[in-house]
Amino acid sequence: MDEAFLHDCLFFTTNRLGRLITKIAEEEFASTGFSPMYAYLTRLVASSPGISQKELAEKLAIAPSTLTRFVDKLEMKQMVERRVQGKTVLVYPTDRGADMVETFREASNRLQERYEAVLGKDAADHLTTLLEESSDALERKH
Amino acid sequence: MDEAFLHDCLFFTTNRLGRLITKIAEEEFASTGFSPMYAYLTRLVASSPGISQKELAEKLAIAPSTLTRFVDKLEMKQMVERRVQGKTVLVYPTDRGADMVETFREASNRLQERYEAVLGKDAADHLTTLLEESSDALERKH
DNA sequence: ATATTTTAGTTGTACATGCAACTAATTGGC
DNA sequence: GCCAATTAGTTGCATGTACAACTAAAATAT
Repeated sequence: MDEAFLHDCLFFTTNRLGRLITKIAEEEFASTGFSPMYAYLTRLVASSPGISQKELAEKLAIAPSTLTRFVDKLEMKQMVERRVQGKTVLVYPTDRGADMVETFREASNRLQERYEAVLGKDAADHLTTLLEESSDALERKH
Repeated sequence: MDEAFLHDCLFFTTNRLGRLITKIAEEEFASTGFSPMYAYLTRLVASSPGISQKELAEKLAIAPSTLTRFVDKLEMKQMVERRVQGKTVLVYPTDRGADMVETFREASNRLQERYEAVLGKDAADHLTTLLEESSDALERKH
């Protein structure tokens, strides 16, 4: 059958891997009680207390509306706090949020070990670098 | 700020590129009236009339439930037809579906040209191959 | 100083996607 | 031949994600 068009398409192959690795990531983060993106958001906030939502959305490469809802949820679970400052919203970690950072780091490490065990460390690094560079290029040259 | 953990994480970098390229793909397919995944599903059905939903889900690397809903929508728009055969469902292209295949192929080509213009043809090919191989490896060694 | 434009954030809505639980059909063991 | 186990598909629900339209604040132009 003619299905080469799928395997040759960057849209398809990227999202296929995205679905696979998201599943693995969710497994490794399950014990933390948070999804990987929430964990990463918490880590960003903890490492830059008072960071604005705009910056967070940029760093996480998600739409502002998506970020609003993520922060809503983390605030409800008392992981972060909002402080409105004019038209911007500054986000701070709570004690609970700060306490979780180490747990999240451990889950990240387990995730990394897990895919490196399958792909090999060098191949995984190489792929990650290429993905990062490609995203940067596509964002720049829109 | 300490944000290396994002750029070093295959989960994050893959999904970031996924979001970017999905947006571009949706732009290029917009004129067809269908999202890229629906177009690809139609192409698979047209190139294998009578293919089962199970096979379609496998080839598209999506969950069976997701495929059910995609086929629902394509059937409503009279792009494909279901024929139940025992416990399996065979999917056939309608005339309209078959007629759209060329339009979808053109959109795929525009998409490919567009990201190759930014990334370079060789780099895009290389990345696509790596993504494909990595997905295969992760699926096998789960 | 006021009016216009830009910027940050939120909310409503839509869609892709998956999991768990379910139904129905087939297969395999005895 | 019947019962158990497997398989294919569907449905209900939850979640991540985006866009468009909106509000409110800040910056800019006149």
